[in-house]
Amino acid sequence: MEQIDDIDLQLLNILHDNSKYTVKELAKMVNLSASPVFERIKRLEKNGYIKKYIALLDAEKLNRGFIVFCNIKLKQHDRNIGNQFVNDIMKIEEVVECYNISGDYDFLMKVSAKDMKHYQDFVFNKLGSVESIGSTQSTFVMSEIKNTY
Amino acid sequence: MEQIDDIDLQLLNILHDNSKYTVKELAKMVNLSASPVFERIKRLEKNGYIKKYIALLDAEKLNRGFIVFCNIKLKQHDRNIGNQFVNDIMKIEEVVECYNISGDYDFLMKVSAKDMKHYQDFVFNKLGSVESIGSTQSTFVMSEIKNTY
DNA sequence: TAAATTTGAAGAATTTTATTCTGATTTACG
DNA sequence: CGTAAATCAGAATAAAATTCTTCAAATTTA
Repeated sequence: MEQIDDIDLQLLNILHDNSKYTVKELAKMVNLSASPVFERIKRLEKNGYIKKYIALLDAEKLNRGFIVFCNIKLKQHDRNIGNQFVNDIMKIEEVVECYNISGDYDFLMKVSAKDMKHYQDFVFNKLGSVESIGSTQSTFVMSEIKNTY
Repeated sequence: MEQIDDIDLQLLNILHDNSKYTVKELAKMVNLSASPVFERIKRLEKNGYIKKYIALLDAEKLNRGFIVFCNIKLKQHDRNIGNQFVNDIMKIEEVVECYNISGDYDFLMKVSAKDMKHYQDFVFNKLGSVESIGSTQSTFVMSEIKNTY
């Protein structure tokens, strides 16, 4: 696998924070001309250092500003139950992240809702119909302190 | 505040997943010509529905594929201790997210390290020098199931 | 109901940017 | 040193973004 140098790292850090700079602007930032910067970015994309480019949306404006971390225990720990859980969770739009974790619980999900009422509805109607779930425990986010994506 | 319609929502959903489509491509997807699509996107940016555009990087390739959720209890619950904690945490690069939460702990942090050794070093040397922290509890991510950003 | 106004779209024109290409320079290495 | 492979700068080209003008539909107003 190709190795990356300091300029590549600079470009990655810049693009990670703002992917809308033009190559000319980026070139000035790293003291190069446009063509090598363009080629470096293409190489970083090709080699998988850059996975994709996305727009970050305002959760509050889209009625999704109420964040809850929801811990899940499965009913049983066999592969079928696990696969079934993953399958079901993938379809639920309120679940924005999900991790298989160590500790007392099996999964940790980040859930994004409009408000407490919406979250309650999510727990009853969406999670409530996921058969593989044994128990849940909710931790509510009071404020976001840091998020570097 | 301006209201958004169905086409705006379509554009937001598309750009949230991939911000590199050209306006011509987007126009085809939503059955409009380029100029109204261009104007809609500018309006969505101006009105804050789109906060920014970023590149998603491969954590594994950048030696940051080891994810841990770290729960924090503060020593005391006064404003000074809280502000001090927030200040310190903002400077630590391994802390990629941090939330003020309900429940037994005060904060939940998502930490990104190279491996367990790096995480151990982070806990001892970085968290270890944050005076405001009373106690911590680590939950290790075994695998990422879903992440919609 | 009819006229006036506003809104939003299409398509052409223009500007800017991305992308390719060429030649020169540097670097790695025997 | 000398050669080959990388890497760069700068010009040329292609493609995209952005602006502008015109038109049609919807909405408001009289």
